[in-house]
Amino acid sequence: MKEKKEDRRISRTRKLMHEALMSLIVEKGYEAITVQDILDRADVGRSTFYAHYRDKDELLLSSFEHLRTLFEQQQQAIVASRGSGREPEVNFVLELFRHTGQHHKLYQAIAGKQSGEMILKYLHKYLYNLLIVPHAELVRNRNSPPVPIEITTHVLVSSLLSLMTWWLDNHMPHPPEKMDEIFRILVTPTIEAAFGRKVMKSEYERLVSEHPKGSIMAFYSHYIDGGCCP
Amino acid sequence: MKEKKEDRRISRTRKLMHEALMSLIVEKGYEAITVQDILDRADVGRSTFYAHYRDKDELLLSSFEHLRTLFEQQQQAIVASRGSGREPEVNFVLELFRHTGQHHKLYQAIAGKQSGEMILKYLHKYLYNLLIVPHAELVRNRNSPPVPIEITTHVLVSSLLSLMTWWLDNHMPHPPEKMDEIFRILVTPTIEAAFGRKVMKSEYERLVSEHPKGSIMAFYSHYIDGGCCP
DNA sequence: GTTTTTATGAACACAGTGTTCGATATCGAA
DNA sequence: TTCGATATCGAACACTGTGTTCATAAAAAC
Repeated sequence: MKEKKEDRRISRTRKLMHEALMSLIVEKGYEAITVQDILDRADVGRSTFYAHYRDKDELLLSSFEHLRTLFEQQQQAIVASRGSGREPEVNFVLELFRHTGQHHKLYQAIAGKQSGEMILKYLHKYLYNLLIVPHAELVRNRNSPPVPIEITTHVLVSSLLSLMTWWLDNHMPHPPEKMDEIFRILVTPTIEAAFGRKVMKSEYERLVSEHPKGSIMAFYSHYIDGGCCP
Repeated sequence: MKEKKEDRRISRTRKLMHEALMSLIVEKGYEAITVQDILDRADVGRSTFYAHYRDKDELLLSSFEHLRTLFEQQQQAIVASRGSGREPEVNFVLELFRHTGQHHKLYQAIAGKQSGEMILKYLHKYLYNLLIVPHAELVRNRNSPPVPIEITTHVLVSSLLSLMTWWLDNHMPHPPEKMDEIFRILVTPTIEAAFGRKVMKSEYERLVSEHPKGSIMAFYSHYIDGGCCP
């Protein structure tokens, strides 16, 4: 299970730099941070930093990757635990809000007011690729929907991220369950109108959790091509 | 009507710098631009730049202000021309898409993929303040709506901007009228669900165009306080 | 204990920022 | 046209941050 390969010094150094970056983002905002700031805060040598990351963007990105891995593992654990039973659906948005609540300091740094736009674009692309496959499924073998699914998905993801950042930037005044409910109130009628058909909650959840691998691959293809940040 | 006060040299220099900035944004993206780039492109002395603007943010902001003024004047002209008749409502979103189409090069630089996040935050705040007053009006003397109007407005503005940037970044494949229709399909059911009541299109438009002054004042108060960009 | 890997810190060239100031060119108005 | 006002110029300046190099020291792996 555990990867023993990694040198302790490497983990230690990276951990120090990540923690430094996170605390600095909360303090002064991502854009204003210099590599020098990170060096001072983490107390590591200049050359050490560049031995690990090309720039501060890459450092932040690897924090995001860590968070994404955590979330996906948690999702798979939930699916696995319920898989044998009769309720394979997972409330994706609720789980996302819960995960955000659990790691709100990290999310605040990554998706909050103080974060950079770079990482929000990645998040958008990630969620877009996660949802575009199920959405295509929803309108398969039907007349063309009132709104093209690319547009619907694009706007839907923006709404979710907008709600998420609002929640984080306003000190999370409501529990994840309430935020999930708000999202449903705002978005469910939109989905029906945009796809031109009724969509059962369970059907939607099933589609989203059925195709995670494919969507994640799609995400990675963009990620690797560097299609996200030109 | 015309302001004769301004020295020709000032207008000329500012125009040169604005054009330089716009073309550079389209070419390499806002974040990557340096003051030096602007100086070279506009063929203007270094000290001249700083005599006009504190930094490149302020230069971009003044482009945005120009665009906003144009839009508001156009809005007022439309209201005035129809004012005496029986149809005082103005389709705010449609006009916004039309204006964007007319000045798409400027909007592309300011709100497109290549622009900075700074200006998008301003745009968000501007539209938020433009809509929050009519939204408060819609739920006045009623039970508290299913979703707080702050959240609804926040998400609604994000959706509009998301749609707008999608349109610009995908080379405007549809006419403004179609984009307006798409926005209505996506957002009208959301508005009704979030406010907990039917909202007539004409009522909504009337409210938005009735309170422009107050909303703009609200916007300015934030703008002047610097509440937008810390 | 030896070998391999990693961290260090100082030095370096480089690019960009924002300011200053005297000289010059251009403007608007009389 | 002239003249006072003012905008631009350009070169110099100190400053901050970047990204690389390299010899040395420390720590891990074997």
